[in-house]
Amino acid sequence: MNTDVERQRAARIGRALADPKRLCVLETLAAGEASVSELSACVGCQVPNMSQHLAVLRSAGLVSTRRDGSTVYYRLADPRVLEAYRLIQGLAS
Amino acid sequence: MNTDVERQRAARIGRALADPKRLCVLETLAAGEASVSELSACVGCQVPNMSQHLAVLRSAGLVSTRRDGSTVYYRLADPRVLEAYRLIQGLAS
DNA sequence: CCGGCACTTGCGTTGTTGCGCAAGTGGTGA
DNA sequence: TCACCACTTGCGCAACAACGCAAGTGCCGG
Repeated sequence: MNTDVERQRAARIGRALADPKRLCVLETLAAGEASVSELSACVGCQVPNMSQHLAVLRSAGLVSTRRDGSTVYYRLADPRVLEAYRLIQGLAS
Repeated sequence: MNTDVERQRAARIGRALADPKRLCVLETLAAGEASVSELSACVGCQVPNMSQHLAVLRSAGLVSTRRDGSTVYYRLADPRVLEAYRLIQGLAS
């Protein structure tokens, strides 16, 4: 059996996976790192909104960042993130 | 690339995994089927509340039900549900 | 029938989330 | 230093979700 705190952390990951736009971000990042503006264009939302979604993914530990000059590049933090997403995709179909 | 509808369905699964109480339910069901009142006792909430959580899990396709007399038994709908949960657990720690 | 048990559904409240928009921060090149 | 670009943060609002409580449904034993 698990502790409540662990479940809460796992739930935060679940919440990060609970939005189509964020899933689209993960798909995009599966092909390699991308900047915030690239991601916002790909997903089809405004940059501030994308920044918020990325903050959710980051706080869940699913993505990490690299700064080059003034642009910030996001990438998947762990290969298992993609693995989990594919599993959920499989369950969805 | 995926369609928007597929992502939406995957997101609903993510949403179902986004609550500690529901994760607790999945853990409990990993050991075998259980009734609503058993689950509500195990999680520590009222029966109507548990019924709602179970409705979320059911609408996401993660659990299925069997009726025996007046009691309803819930079970995991697919072994991959547990697999996905364990993967997320691993990411959380 | 009828009372009772197991569960579901409806409703109102309260907290959370997604979004657009405006403002702030920080790096870069003129 | 100054304008500019990429990004983040704050704020207000509308939509949604979790919960407790009351009422409804469905299945039994008597």
